[in-house]
Amino acid sequence: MPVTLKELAARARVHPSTISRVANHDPSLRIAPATRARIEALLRETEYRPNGIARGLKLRQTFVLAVVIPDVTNPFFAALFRGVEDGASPRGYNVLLCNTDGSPERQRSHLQSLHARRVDGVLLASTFLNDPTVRWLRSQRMPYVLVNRFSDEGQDPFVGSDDVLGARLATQHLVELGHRRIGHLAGKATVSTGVLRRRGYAAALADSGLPADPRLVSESGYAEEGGAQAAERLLSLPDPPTALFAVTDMTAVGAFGAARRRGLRIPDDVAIVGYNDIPLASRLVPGLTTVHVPIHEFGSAAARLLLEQIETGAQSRRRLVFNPELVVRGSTVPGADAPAGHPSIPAFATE
Amino acid sequence: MPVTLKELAARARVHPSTISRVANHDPSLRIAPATRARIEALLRETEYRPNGIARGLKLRQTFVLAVVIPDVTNPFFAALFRGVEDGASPRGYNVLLCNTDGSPERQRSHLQSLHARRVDGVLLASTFLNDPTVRWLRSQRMPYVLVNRFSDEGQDPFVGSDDVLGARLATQHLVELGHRRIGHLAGKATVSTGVLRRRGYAAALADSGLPADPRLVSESGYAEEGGAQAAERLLSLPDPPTALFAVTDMTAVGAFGAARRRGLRIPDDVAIVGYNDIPLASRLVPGLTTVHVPIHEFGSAAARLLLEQIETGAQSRRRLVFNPELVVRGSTVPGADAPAGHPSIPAFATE
DNA sequence: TTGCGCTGAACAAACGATTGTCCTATGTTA
DNA sequence: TAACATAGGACAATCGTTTGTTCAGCGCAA
Repeated sequence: MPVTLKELAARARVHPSTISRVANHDPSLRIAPATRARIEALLRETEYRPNGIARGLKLRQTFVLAVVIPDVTNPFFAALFRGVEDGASPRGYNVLLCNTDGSPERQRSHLQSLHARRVDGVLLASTFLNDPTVRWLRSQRMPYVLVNRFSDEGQDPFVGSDDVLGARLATQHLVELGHRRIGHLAGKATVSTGVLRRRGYAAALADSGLPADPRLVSESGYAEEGGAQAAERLLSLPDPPTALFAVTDMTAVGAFGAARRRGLRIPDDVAIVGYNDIPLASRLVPGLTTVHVPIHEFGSAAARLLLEQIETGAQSRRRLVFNPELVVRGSTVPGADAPAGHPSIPAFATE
Repeated sequence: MPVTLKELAARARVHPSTISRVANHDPSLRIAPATRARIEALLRETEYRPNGIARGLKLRQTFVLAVVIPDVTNPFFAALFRGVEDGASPRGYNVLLCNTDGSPERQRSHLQSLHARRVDGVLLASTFLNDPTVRWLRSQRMPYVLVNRFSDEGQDPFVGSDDVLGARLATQHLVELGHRRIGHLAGKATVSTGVLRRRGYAAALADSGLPADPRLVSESGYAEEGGAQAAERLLSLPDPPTALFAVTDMTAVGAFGAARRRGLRIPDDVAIVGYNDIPLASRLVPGLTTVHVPIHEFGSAAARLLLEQIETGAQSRRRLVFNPELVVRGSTVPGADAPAGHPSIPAFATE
């Protein structure tokens, strides 16, 4: 058992509160130099660290944050988590990680558990539109920040990118390359990124006077498997698209596989654009043209926003929206991949 | 502020302890049915959840575990974490994630912080040989399990694979394919996996009567970048190896890049074998021949071992060593990737 | 009527730290 | 010499639960 204040007090023949004050460098403490020295020696000798639980109970602060995401094996969320930890760790916070696998029930039960644990705040990157869990979070007055996806327009502190703009850039790029039939592997209608990126896609088509053919939009979800299936549907159309804009890079990866299985060459037979610019994107062959967003910075900025709320005690509605940028690679423009110097790895096989 | 026992007690006109006993279904509680009903209704109405901090202080248990790894953006560790969470979450535990980036100092400071927080146990996958931090952990009598790497032979509870055997399988495979000059991208001499996999590599060579040429071994560390550099060194030798055994898949990925930059074909000019079988391995082109280990199960088994210690209160030295299995893919055997019925995709068709 | 055994709770002491207040010797000043 | 500071700590309440013990009242048997 680690040493407690009471034990130290007995050994130093002073009151526990005196030890506490010395350990915490309480400026209001008046103490004889000799006594202080004796106590400090004892603290060093025993490597005393206050019991975080007891401290948390008294101070009503645990110095623990939580990150709630769909799945950390998705590189996007792994990078996001690193951003959070890198932002929070230097300030003395530890971070709990909770995976929901996209299930609202698991999200809800995680959040309730976190609340009972009295974590100081939550970063939520697995939210849905009109998410009742987010409303619950608001009502509990527990500090939180939504990341990447939001729930109700403008109602919550948020860090993410301008999804409409990003999707627009991606689609415009394909239009400018001469594509006339551009498919969209769409996210879910229940998720902000799904809706907004689809909106950006549609807007870009409209801007260019291209028809909005609903058959060219297929819901893929956000994982590789769904991307492969959605791409398969579009590519097997009688009049298939010559280009695909995928709602995320992982979805695009699924599309890569589907295209290859059909014997289609990328980008010659079908061009593909993703979203997020995860590390994998630049290492596919051909490289994946995608919309770059600062994933790591999403995390660290969200942590800052959260800590700000925690430390001021004020609920916030601040939104931090980063401008996405198009990164052109070989999946849309032949030869666009930087040749040497960049350790790219060969592409994805079927399956 | 969430509701407390005392507040509920005032509302129900009973003593707080009575509420607590009803909430916890204390079997030794004798109570009038009417009173019980009144309290239960109140509990439901207010959605009372005991304050986890206060509970932790009293029960001396936090229901929090911690996972300490080098970097969660490495797919191996992300999968490992999922295993842990999937093992611990159903039993009511939450999991803290700490990244060390391979720094012993960060590892140390994380563990001290976790100790002060009184987490119930720690899973450590970033340890070194003769790691002082592990000795400290032992001395603190804090439950822990080492994963993937160990510190002192047989001294700690451990979950991992038989590294010598795995490396042997990999190297034997290359020998059987006819390779005579087999290089090794070695891990660090300060890490158990580095030492053991190198030992397995050397043993396989000796078994086959092949000379052990020290120039064919180059330290790569465990990341892609180091793998690329080490491969570069070996491949630029006057008499370069025709095959490489890399200490991890990420290292092998670096080797892929290096080979590709030199215009070498895989596996014709250089065959490559990795270790771990991360999801990425099967999706490279050509697929990466590698030593499969059950990563997710490492995590869930380690969580079980840890929970066992926590719940019995006994320190353990149980070791769970999985048998690794060789998975042959296209990076050593041409055509090994070809799915039945589908045309195989040329390795470096692009450009 | 006394005593006993229940029932149905209340009481109180932890768990370990933090922090506002109070107390007791010394000196200092008038 | 009496009043008063001041230094140097001690005291005690508090955070919200848990849990061993105690206790008042009531019914019932002797």
